[in-house]
Amino acid sequence: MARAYAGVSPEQRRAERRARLLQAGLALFTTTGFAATKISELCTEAGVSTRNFYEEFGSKEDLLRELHDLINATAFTEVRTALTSLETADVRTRITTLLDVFVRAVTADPRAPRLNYVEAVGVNAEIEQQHVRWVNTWAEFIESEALRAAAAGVAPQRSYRLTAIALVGAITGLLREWQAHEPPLAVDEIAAEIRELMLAAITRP
Amino acid sequence: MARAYAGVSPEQRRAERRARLLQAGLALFTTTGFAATKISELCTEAGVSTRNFYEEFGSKEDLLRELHDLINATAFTEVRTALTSLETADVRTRITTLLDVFVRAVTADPRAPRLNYVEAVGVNAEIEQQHVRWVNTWAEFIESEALRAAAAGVAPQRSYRLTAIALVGAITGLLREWQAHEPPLAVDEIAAEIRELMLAAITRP
DNA sequence: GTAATCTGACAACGCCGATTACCGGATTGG
DNA sequence: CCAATCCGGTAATCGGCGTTGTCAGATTAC
Repeated sequence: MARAYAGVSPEQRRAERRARLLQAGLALFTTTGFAATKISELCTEAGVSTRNFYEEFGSKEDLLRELHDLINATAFTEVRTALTSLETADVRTRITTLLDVFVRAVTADPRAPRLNYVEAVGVNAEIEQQHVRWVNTWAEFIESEALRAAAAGVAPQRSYRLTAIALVGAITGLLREWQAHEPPLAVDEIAAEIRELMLAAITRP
Repeated sequence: MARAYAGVSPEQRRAERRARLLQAGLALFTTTGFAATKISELCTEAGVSTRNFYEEFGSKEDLLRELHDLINATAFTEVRTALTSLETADVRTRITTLLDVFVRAVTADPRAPRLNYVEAVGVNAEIEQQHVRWVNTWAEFIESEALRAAAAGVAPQRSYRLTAIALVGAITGLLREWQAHEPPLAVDEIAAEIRELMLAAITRP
C-alpha cells in the first residue's frame, strides 16, 4: 500500500525523479549525443538508480521522445495563448507575434533546438511520426494565418499547404544552423528573417 | 606483390566491393535505419565478407558519411554544370534551373533525401560538420544568384546570408516531408513551391 | 606440374552495456 | 520499541555485436 516516506508521497518522489531524468537527458543528449549516451550515465547525472529509470521509461528512446514532445508542446502553448489574445489584431501583427513567440520559446534554452532538430532526427519510427505530427501542427498555424490574410485581401486565395511546410522547414533550418554556429547568430535577426520571408511568401501574387 | 586474379586487378575488385557496400548502405540505412543496421547485414547485402568491410571503411559511420557526401556532390556537379551553361541567361531562368536540377537530382532516388535529411542527422560530430559545410555550399549558390538579381536591379542590395540559409532549410524541410509522405507529394509541385518562395524572398523590398 | 602466394569466408574471442535479482537499510504503524 | 513493509542501490548476469585470427582453396609464375 502506498504511504508517505520521508514526508513526501511516493508519487511526488517519482515525479521528481522523472523530472531529473528529463533534465539529465536534455543535458547529456545535447553534449555527449544521443547514441553515445548510456543509461547509467543518465542515472548518475540525475542522481537516480538504474532501477528508477526503468520505473519511468521503457528505454532511452522513450525519454528522448518525451523531451521532444515537451519542447514542442511548451512552444505550442505559448504561441496559442499569444495568438488568442490578439484575436482582433491585423495580419502582420499576428504573424510577427506568432514567429517571435515561437523563436523565443525554442531558443530560450539553446539545447532545445539542438535536441529537437538534430538529436531527435532519424532515431526510430515513433519519433519520426511525432516529428511529422508537429510539423503538421505548426504548418496548420501558418496556413490559418495565411488564410486570414487572404480573407483580409492582402494575400491571394490559394492553397497554402506546401508554403506552410516550406516555411516550417525554413524556421527549422535557421534554428538548426543557429545552435551549431560559432560565433552564435543573433536571435532577433533570425526572427526578423523568418518574418520577412513568411510575409513575402504569402503576399506574393 | 599485386597481381591480377580471375582476370581483374585487385584494385578493381576492391572498388567493386566498395561500390556494393555503398549500395548496401543506401538500401539498409533507409529501411532498417542507420542505428539498427548491423555491419554483418551490410556485408550480407553487399555479398562481401566482414573482413572486406574493414578494408574499405573504418566504421558504419564512415560509410554513412561517404554516402552523404556522395549524394550532395552528385547534385552539386549537376547544378553547377547546368548553371555554367546558362551564363548569360536572366535571373529567373537561372533560379528556376538551379532549383529544378537540384530537386530532380536529389529525388531521382527517393532513398537519397531519406538518407540525407533523416538518417545522417545527429549521428556524430564529423557528419554534422559535413552537413554544415554542404548547407554553406548551397547557401552560397543561392546567395550569389540573389546578388546577381540585385546587380540586375530586380532585387534590393542587401546581405542574403540568412535568407539563403532559410531557403536551404525550406528545401530540406519539403524534401524531408516528401520522402515521408503517404501518398507521395508531387515533385513538380515541390520544385514550383520552392521556386516561387525563393523569388518572393529575394525580390521582396 | 608444382610450389609459392594471395584471397576471402568463417568462427570465435572479447568487450560493453542493458536489464534484473537481490539485499541492506530506512520508515512507519501498532 | 519492535516488527512489518517498502524502497532504492549495487552488483552480477545475460546477450549481442564488433573485430580479428586462422585456414582452406584458388590462382599464377616458373
